Parts: sequence; structure tokens; C-alpha cells
Amino acid sequence: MPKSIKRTYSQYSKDAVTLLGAFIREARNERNLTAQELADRAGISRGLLQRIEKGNLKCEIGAVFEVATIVGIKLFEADGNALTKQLRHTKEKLALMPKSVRKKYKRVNDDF
Amino acid sequence: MPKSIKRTYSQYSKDAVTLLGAFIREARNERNLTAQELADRAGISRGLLQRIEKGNLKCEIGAVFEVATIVGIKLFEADGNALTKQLRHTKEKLALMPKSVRKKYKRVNDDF
DNA sequence: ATATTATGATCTATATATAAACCAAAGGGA
DNA sequence: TCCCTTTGGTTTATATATAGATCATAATAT
Repeated sequence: MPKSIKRTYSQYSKDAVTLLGAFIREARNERNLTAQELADRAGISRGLLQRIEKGNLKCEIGAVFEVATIVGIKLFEADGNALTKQLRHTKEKLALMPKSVRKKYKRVNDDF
Repeated sequence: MPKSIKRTYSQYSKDAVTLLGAFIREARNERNLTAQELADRAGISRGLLQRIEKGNLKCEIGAVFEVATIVGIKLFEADGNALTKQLRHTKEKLALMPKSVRKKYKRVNDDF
């Protein structure tokens, strides 16, 4: 039972989502799509698209990414995008990753 | 009244969210944080963090970005990140943007 | 091996995001 | 100017994401 769900967000997170929304809107305008048209293509309501473009933090990430993808915004390009490189590295590394995390007990080397 | 909300997502969107989640998990492990610790810092439940790391598309973008920010993943770097550059451009351009979009009426030049 | 801890999964109750239908106002074309 | 479209707000009903608790399993340290 969620007792209220009043989250706090870092300024960075807020800025990031705001910028992403603004970018979506710009891309939509550049492609001459109305809000309704883009919403239809993404399979969401116009109201949700409005909130996405406004940078509302509580929209589902799937809807946001879908809209971004449709208007041509690629978070993870095939090219030299820094994040993409890191993620590619991650993907390859995933199989080798430890499943759980342990606190590091500082090993004290006494027998010196 | 949402009649069911069964969305479809492009493969790209699914992959992007999956990769982001995997990257978050990797970053968390590299920082030796337990799921509970990271969840606490982000102000979310451990269950939600699990879904985020799994790449669940229906998590709120604010929670995802917050977690990513905490473990040091910057979607929009201050440096030469391509998306950042575009977004900076967008920000400056925002004030000049038209508020609404009009369909282009192909002007037919009859009197030729 | 044993104990301890992290993770994965399930279940319940509730807060809330969403779709849909409105309306008003702004914007752009003719 | 007038008309038509787009956008920005509501409001309402409902589907659902979330917090929190619990349990089983996996993983790690000693």
C-alpha cells in the first residue's frame, strides 16, 4: 500500500526529462505532426503526449521512449554516442556479472 | 476511462530501456551498492528498482532517471554528447518555436 | 559447511496515471 | 476580418503501478 508516493528528484533528473520533452516537441514540429497525430502513432492519448512534452516525471518511460523514437530521437545511436558505447560494453559484460553485491570487508593484512 | 492500455512498443524502445536498466545494474554493482541501498537513496522501493533494472517499460521516467543519476549515468553530459548538443540547440530555439503545427497545403500553381 | 545477506518473486491495498470527453483560447490560413 | 485547427486546460472512471510485507533461493563471507 503506497502511503502517498511523494518523491523528490534531483535537479539533474528534472532538467533531463524537461529537455527530452522539449526536444520531442521540436522534432514533432519539424516533422509537421500535430500532437494528435503523434499520439495516435505512438498509441497514446493526446493528454499523455502533452505531459511528456512538458517534461512530466511520472509518465511511463516506455511511452516517452516510444514517442522519442517515432520522431527520430535516438538515445542510443549506432554511432559514437558515448552512452551507447558504454551500453555496448555493458551488454557484453552482462554474462560475467556477479549476481549479487557484497559489502567489501576491508581485508587487513596483519601478518606483515 | 482507460479501456485496457495495451500498448505496443518498437523493438528499439524495448532495447533502449532494457539496456538502460542493465547499465544501471552494472553501475550499481561497480559502486558496491545493494538494491536496497540504491532504492533508499532514490526514494523508491526495492521492487521498483528491480523492475527498472529489468527494463520494465511501465516504470515512471522520473524514477528511472533518478536512479541512473545516482549511479552516475548521465544521459545529457556537459561534454560533447551528441544528444546534449541537440538539446542545447533546442533549448535556445524554444522561445522562437511556433506554438502550433499546421498541415502544409501544397500550393498548386494553376495560372501557369 | 554454516551463517548471513542479497536477490527474485508473489501478494494485497491504495494512490494515481491514463483514456476519453469536454471546453476555451490561441494560432494560422484565406 | 472570419473560420478552422491546434493546443491547453479541465473532469471522470478505471486500469494499474507502487509500497510494503513475506518467502524462497542464491550467493558470499567466515
